[in-house]
Amino acid sequence: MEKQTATQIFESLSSGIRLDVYRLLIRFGKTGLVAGEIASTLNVPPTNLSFHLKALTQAGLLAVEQEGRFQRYRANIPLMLDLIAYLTEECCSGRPEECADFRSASSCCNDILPPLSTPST
Amino acid sequence: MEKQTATQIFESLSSGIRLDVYRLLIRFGKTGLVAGEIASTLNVPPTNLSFHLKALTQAGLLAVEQEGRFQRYRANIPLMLDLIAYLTEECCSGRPEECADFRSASSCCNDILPPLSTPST
DNA sequence: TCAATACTACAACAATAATTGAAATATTCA
DNA sequence: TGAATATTTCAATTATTGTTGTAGTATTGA
Repeated sequence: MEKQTATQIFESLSSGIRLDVYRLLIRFGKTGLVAGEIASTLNVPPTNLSFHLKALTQAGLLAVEQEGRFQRYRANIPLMLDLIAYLTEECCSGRPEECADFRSASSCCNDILPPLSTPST
Repeated sequence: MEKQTATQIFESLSSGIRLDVYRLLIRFGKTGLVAGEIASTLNVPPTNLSFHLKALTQAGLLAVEQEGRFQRYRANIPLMLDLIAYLTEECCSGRPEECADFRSASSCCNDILPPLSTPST
């Protein structure tokens, strides 16, 4: 993972609104939610929500799919696992006995979403 | 974990400099590094580094310990695991078959640092 | 086609964060 | 004690983000 990708992800989750959106969408897994549902659930004006959804999507944390006149958003959970792997690269380097299973944070929910470029229907 | 704690952690890691600092300190595990070593390794002016170290420490990502006239910093890795758990609370709720082992991102490196309040000597 | 709906893009302003240099504090060692 | 070192605090400047309203695009269904 590129450093810029990582900082963009962290930046995305550093806003209370965006963190709420991401956590909400994690709860809705494969189903996801359309923008209007997110806005009313979290009580954020649509204009403002759109701004935050764009940031999350550009960071890769959300996948968006058009559904008639709705935009359906879903959380990209595998990206979070990549991020964790990036953070812990060379964790405790040279002292493996100190650093056993951090990286076993493996592939959960990889089946929730297909790769980001081709969201499920 | 409180939402504000989580956003503070993400905010901390949304700066390239701070991300470099945290990753560097993860690599140095239990040993940690003193501020001057971090500054020269990453080529950041001490004044600026101090600003970023303070942010990381306030977020709980770093523990600091005075060592004569040096300040030794160490990464708080367990906090990252708490953060991951917070993110994935209720992940895919109601559909456990979709969400198996994300939370098995368990307790690596818990022995690197004692709880943040009492840094190792 | 026309009105209604869902959402986004743009522009302006307000709020917040990053960087720097100068000065302050605290520790070491001669 | 006094000079040197390590780091932080403060204040000023610059840069970046967040929020809101208005206007725009795209889809639906009468």
